[in-house]
Amino acid sequence: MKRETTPDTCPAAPALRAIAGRWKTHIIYLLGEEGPVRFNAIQRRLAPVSPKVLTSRLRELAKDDLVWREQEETIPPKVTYGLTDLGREVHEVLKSFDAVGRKFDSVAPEEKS
Amino acid sequence: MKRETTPDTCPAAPALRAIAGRWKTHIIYLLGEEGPVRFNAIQRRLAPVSPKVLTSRLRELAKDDLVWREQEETIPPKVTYGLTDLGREVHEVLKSFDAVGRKFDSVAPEEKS
DNA sequence: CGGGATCCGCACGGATACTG
DNA sequence: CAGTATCCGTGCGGATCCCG
Repeated sequence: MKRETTPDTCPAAPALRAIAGRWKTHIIYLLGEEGPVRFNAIQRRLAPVSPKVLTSRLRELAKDDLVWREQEETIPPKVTYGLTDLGREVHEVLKSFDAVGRKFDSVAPEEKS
Repeated sequence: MKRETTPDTCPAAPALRAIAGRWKTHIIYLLGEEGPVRFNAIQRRLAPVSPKVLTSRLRELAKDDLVWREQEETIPPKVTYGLTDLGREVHEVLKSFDAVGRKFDSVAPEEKS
């Protein structure tokens, strides 16, 4: 098995890897700000994410115990996702990124030739 | 050009993308904890990162104004990297991830059959 | 010493179509 | 409604060698 052998320089690395990627932070934010949300609602809010990718990310977040999944086997089915306690913690920390985050919008402006 | 059209659900997304990847957070941590460091020192501390990758990440961080680069055109050359003010801010926020970060070490335990 | 050049593998992400 | 299945493009990260 490909051990990552990542240096211990940054203790936050595992947590950051767990929320890395194009959609995960948006998912956490959405669930954190608006409480439990159903699959289709998430997909619409995070458009243009594809169902495959969204499912994949939600499963990963669930595996890392950041979100929970509640399924009603009705017809039509109804699946709801929400933040766990750990997920809520992450959401809080994420919010502390907002202030510094805004400063990035003005940086790295396309170098056009 | 492939516009990202990412939803505005998570304001922290740009900042997080700027520090995403396997090495960037480690770089920020290293520079933040130990002040300006020379290239070779960084590479040794973050082993087994390759020089190409390290250079690439450092350049990206510099472009995003998280680190600065100081080059002395001596022989042998001497290049030193350090955190900018913005980089230091990010380092601080990163540290707030440590507490919650530790909880991830115990999660996602190998599914062994 | 601090890179650049080149080649490569893989995981993430995307598009489209189909299903219980 | 909430996914799966399939195919594919791209970019990150890695390995190795070479250069000013």
